Amino acid sequence: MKISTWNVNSLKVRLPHVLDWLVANQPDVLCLQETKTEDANFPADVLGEAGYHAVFSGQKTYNGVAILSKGPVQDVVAGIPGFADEQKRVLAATVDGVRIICIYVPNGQSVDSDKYRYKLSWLTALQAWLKEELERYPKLALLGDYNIAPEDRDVYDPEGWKGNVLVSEPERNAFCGLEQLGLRDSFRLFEQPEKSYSWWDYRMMAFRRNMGLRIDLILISQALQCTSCTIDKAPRKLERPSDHTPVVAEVTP
DNA sequence: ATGGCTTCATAGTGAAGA
Repeated sequence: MKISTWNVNSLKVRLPHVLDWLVANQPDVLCLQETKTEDANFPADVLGEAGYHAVFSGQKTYNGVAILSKGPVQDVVAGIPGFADEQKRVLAATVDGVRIICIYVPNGQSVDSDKYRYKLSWLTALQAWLKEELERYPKLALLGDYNIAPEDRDVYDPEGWKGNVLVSEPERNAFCGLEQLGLRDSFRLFEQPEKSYSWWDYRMMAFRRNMGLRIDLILISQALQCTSCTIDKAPRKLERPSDHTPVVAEVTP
């Protein structure tokens, strides 16, 4: 079972890239973040023509998550239960016996901002919910834009970024909390090229200079076997790309 | 250099992203 995640930074703008990528890669599941699309405008028809069911939880301008699946999806849940939040950042569904959870973790803006405090409380609520979710669904994959680079090797300039949002200690501790639930960063289960990243700033020719961060991740529960995880840089080279690339993992349900 | 691009909501700029 091929599962994948991609922060598309506007599904409306990136729909041609997404359709091409689905045709070329044929994932069983693709989780999307930053769709920036209200549910009424979600392009379910054209994705259906491409062979994918879609469930989605979106809003105007910001955020928005979706799960595309070749097979039927069950038990769809939007948001973190019990955590009141206007922002559409979480969508869960069961596909072929695997619990798929699509997340768009808050960016946090800067470590002294209200948005950073929101990010940390959001992560606390996520972890508490996942603990229960793992009991209900031992085979679970948590895919999305984590807005956390787990380690210094996931950062092109660790010294320059030290203490910054996306790499700060409280954020990394929150990430470790997810690992303590038994979730594993699938990318690090395998030998990988050095300086592997999933996001590059649009400015400063950051992609060409490989000034990136690895913040788009697929975490896998221990009951789920994982045989590969790769970052696909190809869509980042296209005209008008998303600033994020897809990440793909192969799991056996 | 707190910018540099890109998107969205707007109708000239501003917010937000990471």
